[in-house]
Amino acid sequence: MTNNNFGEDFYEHVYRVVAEIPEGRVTTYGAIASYLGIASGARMVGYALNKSHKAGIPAHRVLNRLGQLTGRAHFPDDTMRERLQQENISFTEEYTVDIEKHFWNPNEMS
DNA sequence: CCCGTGACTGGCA
DNA sequence: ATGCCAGCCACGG
Repeated sequence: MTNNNFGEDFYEHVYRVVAEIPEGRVTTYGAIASYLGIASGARMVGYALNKSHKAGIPAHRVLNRLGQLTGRAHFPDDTMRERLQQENISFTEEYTVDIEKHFWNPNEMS
């Protein structure tokens, strides 16, 4: 166990939120952290996703606040970029998507 | 137990 | 506008 108030539940919550991101939409580490009540826990979200490789969630839809695919190194080859392009998400740079255009806020969860 | 590391971020130079 | 820096906090060595 850890000395925080979240423990393993925190990761579960992260996975649940990520699983709700609609196709063709993206969100950020910070947005998820904020939604879970930990404004400064963006890094923890990233850490959770790193450990989520077998959770079967669309982790490729989580980017940093600038829309950069900072987690691409954790996917095989260009899997992260390829999946996003397959969802018709537009890029402004080779590894940067139009975050403004596709941003999905966790609070909009249906 | 201390220290470095990181899928981050906001603020300041 | 661009870039650097200091907080951030769980984890592993």
